[in-house]
Amino acid sequence: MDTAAKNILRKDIRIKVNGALWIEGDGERFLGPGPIELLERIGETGSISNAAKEMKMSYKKAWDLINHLNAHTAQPVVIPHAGGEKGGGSVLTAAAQELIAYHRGLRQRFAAFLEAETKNLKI
Amino acid sequence: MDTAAKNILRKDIRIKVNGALWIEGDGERFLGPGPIELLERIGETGSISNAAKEMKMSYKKAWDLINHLNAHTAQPVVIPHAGGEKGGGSVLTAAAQELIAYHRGLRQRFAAFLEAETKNLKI
DNA sequence: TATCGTTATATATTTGAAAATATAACGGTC
DNA sequence: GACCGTTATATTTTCAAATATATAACGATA
Repeated sequence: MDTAAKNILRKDIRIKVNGALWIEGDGERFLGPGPIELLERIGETGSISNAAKEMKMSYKKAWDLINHLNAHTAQPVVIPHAGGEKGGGSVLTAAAQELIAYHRGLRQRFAAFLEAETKNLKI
Repeated sequence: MDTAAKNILRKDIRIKVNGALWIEGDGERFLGPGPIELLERIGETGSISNAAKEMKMSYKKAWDLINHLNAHTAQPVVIPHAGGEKGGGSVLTAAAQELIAYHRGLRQRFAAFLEAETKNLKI
């Protein structure tokens, strides 16, 4: 087994392999950590507006993300209700739940990959 | 084997799992695709300035990247020569060559991960 | 029907990152 | 010693992305 560190990187700081993952449709990324967290918070708070506030993101950006996501799914991920009690809100569809569940698994596999690479960082 | 697509994502566009990888020191990223390509081009062209031109990057940004890299390595990755024939230039150190070689392997493993995830994208 | 907070959308403003520009020192070559 | 093109650094300018702001429609409730 190759266990010899090559002393290229500094050893007095915590070195780590890290990264980001997303899903693209025709080269255009539409699903990453941001949209997924947004979906989760829409599910929790019941509205795009509150979810955006929690993430300190402008409503416009949140709405754009959702819209962009909807454009890449076979069914919408969010059903909006403008007006009504409390002004309205939005609810997640089953498609959104599937995306969240899938992304959880993907995240775990990626985390394992990163951890393995960090552990084997002999340089 | 789970082979059932769930028909969540559109099937009329090419869906792909993609991502980015980098190395952090104390949470600060200092080595990703950009710096590595820059190193390679410094090796090819013999100067930071020409390498930056090739990558359509400002000299300042290139210099900052190299400086930042040097701050996270035990030995410098580039030896600069200001003045002299042709005005000077910069040469890569052995440390830089090691980083390039290591990153090549890392890139390949990551590409394999992404390909596997894309292939198993049943959603 | 007036009120409320939301969705939906357009426009204006801010801001932060990148590039552009400027300047000086360097050291071989002629 | 004048001339290069490079390194090194500071300052200014540009530009795109994000935010902020404004406005209207919506629909249950009171």
